Amino acid sequence: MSAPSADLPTPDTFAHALLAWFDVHGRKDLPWQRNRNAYRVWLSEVMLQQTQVRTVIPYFERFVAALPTLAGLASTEQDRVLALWSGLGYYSRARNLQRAAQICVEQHDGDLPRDIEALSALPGIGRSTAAAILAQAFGERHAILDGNVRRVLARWHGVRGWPGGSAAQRLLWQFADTHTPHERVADYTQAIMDLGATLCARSRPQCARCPVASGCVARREGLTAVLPEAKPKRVAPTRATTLLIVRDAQGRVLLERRPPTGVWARLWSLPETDDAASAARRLRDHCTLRADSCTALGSFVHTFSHYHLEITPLLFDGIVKPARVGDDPDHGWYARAELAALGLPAPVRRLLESLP
DNA sequence: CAAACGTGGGG
DNA sequence: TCCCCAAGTTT
Repeated sequence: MSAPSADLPTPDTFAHALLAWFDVHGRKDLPWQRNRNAYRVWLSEVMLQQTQVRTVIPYFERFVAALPTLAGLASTEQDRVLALWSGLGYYSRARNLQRAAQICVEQHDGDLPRDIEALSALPGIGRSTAAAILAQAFGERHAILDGNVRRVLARWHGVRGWPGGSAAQRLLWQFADTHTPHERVADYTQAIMDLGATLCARSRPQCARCPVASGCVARREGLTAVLPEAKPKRVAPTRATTLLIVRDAQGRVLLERRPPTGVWARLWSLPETDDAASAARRLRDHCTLRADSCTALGSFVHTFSHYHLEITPLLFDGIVKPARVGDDPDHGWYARAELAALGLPAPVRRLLESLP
């Protein structure tokens, strides 16, 4: 005999409708949904930060194949982690991921903490990622608020203003929590993201197929094209830089580890310079740059999210290494075949692979 | 709170 | 070609 309905918690019709839709149309066979464990869920959530599912899938598969456990991630070389992340972008995610793994080994018995506070204290795990991990891996009830959920809730509740603003954020987190059911939290969390990724897309939402269209404020008021409101735009400056391609007689290229802060931090890259003279000084233990062996390759513009970088590659060929080569861990000569194992920025990898 | 942090895809 | 921005976090 079930309890009287008056004693049951009020079912949230939003969650109920969404879960019914999820059972038919939701995504249930993504790589991190198979063999589900906290490590795989964590890795996927971090890779998916500001990155689309389609992009993440091959990186996720490669990463878990190489480093299938948290302990393995904690104990491997940072260069290996960066190499596995190479091309995915936002490389602080990779460095934070490994730091967090090491903290788990040292302070949490080798596992991710189940506590939301301890979890979100780990580097690279913020409020939403911590909630997603606990919901997906353990079925714990925590609200998430990523780009998909933000769009769905901004429309459904008719939240005006840019959803990234603090007032809208506070409201959206509150709505997100209110809708999160006490049962089937993992499925619900996946469901609302799937809705945002498919039907409630940024452009041309398919409201006719939406399971929660009847209660949607944006739908009712014709605001689906307006909400969520756009982020205030700012001008993206253009900067210029020169990258040196220094090759020895065997065609190996001199690479340099980038500084620990700034763009492409700690990745291997071509020596970057403002003027050739200072570059020659910086590299003098590894090679001698001769102006008469220099060829200017075609400049190109690499677009970052917040600025444009005009890159001018300068090719120095036939460089003979000096007899004395120090054990500089931040410089090295690499053959083409060795590039795959390096953490290289995407445009640098492209440039090196296109070299004659 | 604003800026920094990558890359690729879609309109 | 250009603009927007995607399963955000850190400083």
